[in-house]
Amino acid sequence: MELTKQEADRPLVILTGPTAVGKTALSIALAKAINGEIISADSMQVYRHMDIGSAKIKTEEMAGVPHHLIDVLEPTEAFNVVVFQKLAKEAMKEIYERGCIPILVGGTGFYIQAVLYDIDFTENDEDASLRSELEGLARREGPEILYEKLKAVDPDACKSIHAHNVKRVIRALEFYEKTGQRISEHNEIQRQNISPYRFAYFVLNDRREEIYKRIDIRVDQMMAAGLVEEVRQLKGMGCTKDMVSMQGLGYKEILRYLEGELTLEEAIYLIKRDTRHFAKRQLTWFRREKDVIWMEKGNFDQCGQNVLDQMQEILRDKTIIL
RNA sequence: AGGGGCAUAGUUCAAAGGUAGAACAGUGGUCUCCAAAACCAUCGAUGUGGGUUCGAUUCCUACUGCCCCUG
Repeated sequence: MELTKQEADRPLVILTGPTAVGKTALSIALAKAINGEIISADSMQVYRHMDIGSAKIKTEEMAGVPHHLIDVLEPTEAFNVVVFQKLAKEAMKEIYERGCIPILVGGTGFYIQAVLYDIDFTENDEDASLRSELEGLARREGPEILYEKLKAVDPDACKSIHAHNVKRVIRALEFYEKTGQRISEHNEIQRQNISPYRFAYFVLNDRREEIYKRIDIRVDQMMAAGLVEEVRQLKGMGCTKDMVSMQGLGYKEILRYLEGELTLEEAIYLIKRDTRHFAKRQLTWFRREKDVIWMEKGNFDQCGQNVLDQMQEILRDKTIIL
């Protein structure tokens, strides 16, 4: 999808950070300050009926700020970067037409990357039969066999993909099968992408210890707010563990509890643990991403400077706002 | 207070008179269509003081701490 000259260099603000760091609250203040509209970059908040476990913002908390990509899919529907990218770009188009600034808010770094650098995912397979076929093969004969296949067609890809990482080995094979091109080459080209936007990529961060504490508290709050009941209803609607939506933190564990695989106590332990792991992975991702602006929460408390003021100053410097 | 038991990594558990293993946690990383996913790597321990021994963390002993029983 080519951008016209006019579309290029449009303003884009990104606000991300590890889970439970406090993105949502800040995003509202930011949106109000700069006349922005929020696009959720979150793989779980897109789903309806998944409010508690996804820590979805409540309508009253939105305080009138328009939000996009929240509650747009049923939990039985699949969601992935490609869909996200498409929906996000549509939302951005509308926002620009209204003369507003889109603010991408959410913790899924991959999704942010897809939009920010307008990564090309063309190749468009609706058909996942090859994928499931390869999955079956890996299950029956082990992951090494796929890796050997990949070595034959795209040895460069093998250098960066570990043989045990079945998902990515399969994707590389699938890409080659469907396009005749090596994914290692395709990725190399995509990696050169320069963002078509005039952007500011804020990563809100805090002391690790502090983040972990907030995660624990938040999970306890989710339990108190009725997460078990929420998942029970989803289960009643026909949601099963193989669905993308049910792989969400809090959902997969509670589902296992409802299936009798775990005690509630074990499920809660796992949610907290997995959420910590997730926060850590998010941070790893952002560290590697270039052009990010780290906003350390602790620093602001000390010098008394407001995070929001600091962000606006940066946005002015970048002429994203006047 | 008396009797008994146990002290090994942050936690749960192994092992051994001669380089103390694992799981989980923790930490670092990979990632370009399942990404709240998948995967990789890595740090880290024998409670303290004596004794026996070529050599002890292992055997003996005192201390400290914890647990159980009796009162």
